[in-house]
Amino acid sequence: MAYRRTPAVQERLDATRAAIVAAAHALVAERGYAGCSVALVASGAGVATGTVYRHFPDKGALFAEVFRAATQREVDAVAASAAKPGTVAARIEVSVETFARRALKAPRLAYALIAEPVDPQVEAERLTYRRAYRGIFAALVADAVAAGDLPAQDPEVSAAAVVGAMAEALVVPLHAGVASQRVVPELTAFITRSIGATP
Amino acid sequence: MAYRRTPAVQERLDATRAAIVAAAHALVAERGYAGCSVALVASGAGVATGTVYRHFPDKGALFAEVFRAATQREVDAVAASAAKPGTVAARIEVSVETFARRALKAPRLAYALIAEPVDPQVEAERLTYRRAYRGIFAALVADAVAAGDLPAQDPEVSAAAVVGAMAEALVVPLHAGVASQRVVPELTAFITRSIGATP
DNA sequence: CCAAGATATGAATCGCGGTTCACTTCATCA
DNA sequence: TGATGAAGTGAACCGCGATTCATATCTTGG
Repeated sequence: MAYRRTPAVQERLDATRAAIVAAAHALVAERGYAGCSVALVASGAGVATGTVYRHFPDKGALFAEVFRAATQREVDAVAASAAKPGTVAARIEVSVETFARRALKAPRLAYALIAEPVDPQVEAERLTYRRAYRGIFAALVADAVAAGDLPAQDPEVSAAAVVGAMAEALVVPLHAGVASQRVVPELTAFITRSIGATP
Repeated sequence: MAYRRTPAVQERLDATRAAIVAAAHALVAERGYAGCSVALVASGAGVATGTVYRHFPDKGALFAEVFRAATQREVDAVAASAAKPGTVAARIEVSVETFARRALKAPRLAYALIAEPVDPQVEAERLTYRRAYRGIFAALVADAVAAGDLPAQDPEVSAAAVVGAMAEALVVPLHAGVASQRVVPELTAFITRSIGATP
């Protein structure tokens, strides 16, 4: 036995893997999923095509990881907003604002995460992502309904509808590349009314 | 000049074209866009693969037409509901019900029209489709706001959010194949509240 | 019925990007 | 330093399904 993986090597390995993920993320954020070939990712990371396959079994697995990471960041930001103190209406409002503002700040990425056609492996990641958002809003609504602050409603359906409303209201601006901040207050008002909250 | 296209031939040509479109529609409704190859469509229509290309320049054009037709039927149904007499709240309610009920009755088709990954040419059709829905709801909201029946709001943003809410609230049931009619009243209540209508 | 031209056929082709793998380079350790 | 084996390389390969096109079949008008 004349070789064992050394900490220094492991570190380089980890760095390469991270570089690949970072390159893939940058590409998605810049030109969307459609503009991402494995060869391009590799070149962006400064490695050969084959090297990508020493770190990921296939393209889907790579992009699933990219989506997962990008998504987690978004979900965490919204969850943090939802966890702030205040009335349900205020918390919903600030959560919607967080979601919308972040999306409008990185429109190409947001479009890729929300609406761009992707392959099934990545689509599965997207469903997880939407479920996470639904979960945040469903919990908020359920608590408020239980406390009598909101009228009776199915929190799951309301939460899904909230997520859909946010996504759809932003898709056109995102796709058009128009960063119309103007939709944000309209959207928060819409959603506040939709769950029966009084601001 | 020893040949001219005769009415009988034109009729047969039209019939073949219609058979191709019908076969493509049936396939989409049965297994979604992903399960549709040109060869399969041709076989379903009882013609050879090449014949498809005598009627359509490429696959995208064929499916764009299929989407357009399927979509138009849906939009017309919703528009008819929106045009019924009654209060805005009642008309919105019946429109949402129409949309949801029809979607749940043909879930695979609805999923394909609403959310399934499709190629760009067809995606463009989908945007048109969503714009048509937005238009229906935007007109309804705009009229009601002008008449003082709804609070001030941007009809375009509200309409987009309504469409998004409908789509998202139905995607999970559609994808799961679960025809849960239960979401319909929840959804109509949500949307009624969202635009500020009092039922 | 024949010539001219349109239409139908489906096997062969083609393009594309994901994936592989024979080979090179590098790291480890006795 | 050399033997051992891991990591890296990138050109070649491959699978898949859209598209083509040489050929066969059908229609028409004379």
